[in-house]
Amino acid sequence: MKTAMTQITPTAFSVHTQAHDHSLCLRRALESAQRLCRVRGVKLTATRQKILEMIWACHQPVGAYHLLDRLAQEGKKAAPPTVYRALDFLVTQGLIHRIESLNAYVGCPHPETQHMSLFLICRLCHTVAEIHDHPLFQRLLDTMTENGFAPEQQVLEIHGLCPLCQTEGRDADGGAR
Amino acid sequence: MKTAMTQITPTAFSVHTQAHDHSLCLRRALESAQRLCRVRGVKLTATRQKILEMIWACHQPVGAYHLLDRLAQEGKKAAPPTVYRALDFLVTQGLIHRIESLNAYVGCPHPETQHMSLFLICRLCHTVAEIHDHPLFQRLLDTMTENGFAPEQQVLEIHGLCPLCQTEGRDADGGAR
DNA sequence: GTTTAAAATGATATGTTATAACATTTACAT
DNA sequence: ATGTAAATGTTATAACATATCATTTTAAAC
Repeated sequence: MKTAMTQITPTAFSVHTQAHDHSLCLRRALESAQRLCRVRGVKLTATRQKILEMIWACHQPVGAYHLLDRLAQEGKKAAPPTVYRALDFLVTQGLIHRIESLNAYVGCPHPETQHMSLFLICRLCHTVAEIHDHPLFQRLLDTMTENGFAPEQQVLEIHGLCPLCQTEGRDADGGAR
Repeated sequence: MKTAMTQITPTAFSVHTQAHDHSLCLRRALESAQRLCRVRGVKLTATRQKILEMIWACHQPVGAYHLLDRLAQEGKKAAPPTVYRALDFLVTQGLIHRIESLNAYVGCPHPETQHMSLFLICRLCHTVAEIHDHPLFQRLLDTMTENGFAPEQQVLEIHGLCPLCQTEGRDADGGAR
């Protein structure tokens, strides 16, 4: 059913279609983050790791002030700059992505290398899948370079209904998954 | 140089590559807007038209509070809701587009019909070109539907350097064009 | 031409997202 | 132990957006 060369990671479409062991997502993300930061000589401090964990609590994008509230609930009160600094660090290291059309952040399932991503965002359950269709991306880049534009950053975000929400006869947010 | 089936409008790549008579863009936009609103039975009121004109003053995206300031400068002081209402109207009628990654708005060069758009945004001169590569869009939609996702809204925004800014040896904003 | 209902606008307040600026603490190489 | 860079804390404010209710305008019905 899927395009031959499209690369699908366990956390891409599967988050929309299958029950999955999310504790595995979280563990993998934390281990990757720790390893990558060690290799790169940057510090995954307590605050940064805490915020990474909170973002990986689900596949829904999380806003900065939501993170602030959650920190406050746990007694770790902080000011906005604290959260934004951690978010900047995590984005810079490729550990999370910012979803521009939601002003919110999601975990990146493969932070080892920089990459172009297309995000599929469900209007109902808010789950985000990150996909990498390299031939499609190449086609996009070709279109731009053929016309003299030098791309640097891509914002590719599609809002719609995921497979599950299409069939569940819902008309409002069905909550977290 | 360009892909055979890519549709290029006078205000697409040309705003990045050629000097163009921008007063023509503005005139066309206003005439289209007036005609479309008449046909659709909606009102292009003075405020709405004024804001449409301010957005069409250039090919750079304009923020809501920038519009507010400009209104104030002309003595037409207004509160934020006034501007946001006009922007909502113009977006709904397809007369302008919102650039999600900039929280700003640009004029739509062909508001007659709804359409998917890819925006090319120059990091230096801030000029935005709107392009419509239908085969590419179809490929994108196919990828999603093949995987069970039902797209409803697309945010396709590429940041980079336009042809002119690539060759002008600049390292900061070169200003409006 | 007055009435009336809907649409548009005005006005006030507030909610939400993000950063500037400067002080303090921590990590760690020397 | 000390100097330096990185990280964090703190305060204030900038930038973007909407809820709510009052008032005015528009245009159709009578």
